[in-house]
Amino acid sequence: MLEIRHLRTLLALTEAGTVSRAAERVHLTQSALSHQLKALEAHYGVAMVKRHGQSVKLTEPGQRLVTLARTVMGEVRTAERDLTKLVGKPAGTLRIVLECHTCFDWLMPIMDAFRKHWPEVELDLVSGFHPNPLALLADNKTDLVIGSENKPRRGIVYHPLFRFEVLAVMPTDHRLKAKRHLAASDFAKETLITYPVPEERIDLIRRVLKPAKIHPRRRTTELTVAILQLVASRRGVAALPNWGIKNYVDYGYVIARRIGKSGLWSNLYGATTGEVARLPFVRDFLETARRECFAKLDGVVPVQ
Amino acid sequence: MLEIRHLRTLLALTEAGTVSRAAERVHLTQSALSHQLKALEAHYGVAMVKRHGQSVKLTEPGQRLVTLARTVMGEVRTAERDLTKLVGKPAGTLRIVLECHTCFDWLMPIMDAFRKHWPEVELDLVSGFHPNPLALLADNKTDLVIGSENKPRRGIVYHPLFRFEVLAVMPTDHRLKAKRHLAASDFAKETLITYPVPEERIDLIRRVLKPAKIHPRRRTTELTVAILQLVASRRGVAALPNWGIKNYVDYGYVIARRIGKSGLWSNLYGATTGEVARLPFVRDFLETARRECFAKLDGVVPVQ
DNA sequence: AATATATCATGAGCCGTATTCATAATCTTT
DNA sequence: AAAGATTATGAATACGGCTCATGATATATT
Repeated sequence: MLEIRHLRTLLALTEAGTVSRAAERVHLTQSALSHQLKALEAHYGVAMVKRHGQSVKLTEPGQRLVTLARTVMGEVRTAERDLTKLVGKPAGTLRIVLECHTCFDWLMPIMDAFRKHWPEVELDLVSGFHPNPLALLADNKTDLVIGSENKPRRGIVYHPLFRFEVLAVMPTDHRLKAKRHLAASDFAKETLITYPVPEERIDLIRRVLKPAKIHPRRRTTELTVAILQLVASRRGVAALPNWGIKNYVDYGYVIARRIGKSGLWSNLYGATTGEVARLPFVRDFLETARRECFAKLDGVVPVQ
Repeated sequence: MLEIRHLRTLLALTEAGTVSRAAERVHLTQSALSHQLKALEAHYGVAMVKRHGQSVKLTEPGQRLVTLARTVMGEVRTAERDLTKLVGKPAGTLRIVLECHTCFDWLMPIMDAFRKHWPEVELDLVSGFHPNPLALLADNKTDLVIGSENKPRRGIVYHPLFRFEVLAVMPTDHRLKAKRHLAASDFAKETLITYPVPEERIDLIRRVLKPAKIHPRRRTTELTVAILQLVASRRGVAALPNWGIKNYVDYGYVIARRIGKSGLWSNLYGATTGEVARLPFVRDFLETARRECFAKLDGVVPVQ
């Protein structure tokens, strides 16, 4: 018999593209989803998915159920919102810690949208630096940590947000402009312009330069626009998310190049405790964030 | 976590008015529903029902979930209809046996409505008489039996449709017109006008007259209008459902009186095998029937 | 009032079933 | 060809929903 859990699975499946990744999203095993799908198909007597080489595509009946899932989940979400309003609970709080500095750029509009739906929830953005943000969750010092870490820890659940590429940003007339993609060595003689955060928090350094034992000079500044301005005026190069710089590139203000042959990619997760993950407004926040980011940010893909 | 089964339960609850009767509808025990409700209330932190004396009323949050349930179940129904169309199964058949003769009157419009939704389903109304209609289900001679029996039998599930009152219909100038309600003895000297069916199939005889050892003369005819015409022209009295005669009474063509102090009531059920009950179009047919009857027929109440 | 007859609530235990685990099968990539 | 990644499947496990039995409470009946 059809249950909401099946709808959730199908939704995750369209978004993730494979059963395994869909399974992560709904916090189940790949096997569980496989069984669920089989049960669904047995019940309706149709194939819901058709494996298309590596990935899985939904059949027409599957699509139909996804449509159902979307409307149903939407209805459920608003109903649950109404419920918590009816309960008149003393208005929750949602304290957010950002590990990823650029995230400010997309988070602000999300927070505005969220505030309209949940005016009674107090939003609190903690932007100071913490050596170990995930520890704050367990200590109940914060409710949600947004970052790229997803190492399993007991009591913590990760909610995949999206995946994006980090590009090297250079002035339009840079000596490396001809290269299709940059290697670690290319950064050796450059000045790297970054946010004022520790090295381990900068993907380019942690995952590319440090392994290659390359330590370029660094210069820091707070705002993304300031970084771009410094780059444009040839004070150095930077590494920024594709969606954050698209406008500047399109406008010809700077140029962007891939880092490494297959690019430097980063996954974003929202991390919460299991308890917090159950709160309707938290689920709604995460859902809103995912939806809006996929809709508004260019070059954003599902978490892999 | 909210699942469709909870929504089904809440819907049944509003319609049935008590937990026990709601339980019958969803084919579970009263205890199961009680636990479900408790789980729901624990999850959302609100009471969903408030006991109001004998019966149970839904609280505002409960109402909100019922609204959700209605839309969701509606969406699910149409999605499942679309699915079976997509599957392109060789079009099912729905063979219906009517135990209750008057049911023709409300069944026709239902069948028309149903045909529009499920043009590929072949409808077949078997109106001949069968000594034991429920046996036809097990023999796969029919798919749905509509009648007032609901004695538990293995392999057969009953789907409550509605409850109505059987009234005594008399000419406007009948000698008993002054009585508020009639007793069994009042029928002793009357001619009873009925459909041409065995005595056991006539509620008035089986449940009122036979126990009182009263055997009035009988005269039979096929059509409801013919019965009413005979009554109006003083050839006898009849016992017919309240909703079937309302227009004739309002028009002053005949008069109607209650039978016994608290009236003679009849429950209608659709009976199917468990297997058939799972077919989407069968579920849709029963759901349509219930909905339409409650909307269109006067004096119809939920099954008790 | 007292009894009978409904109803719902609740805890214990069972049973069903969804999930996981382990492994085979299949397809892609290097 | 081998490695890697993905899905399918059967068996075992574990969780949770359901039933059963019973008590509590309210409403009708005498």
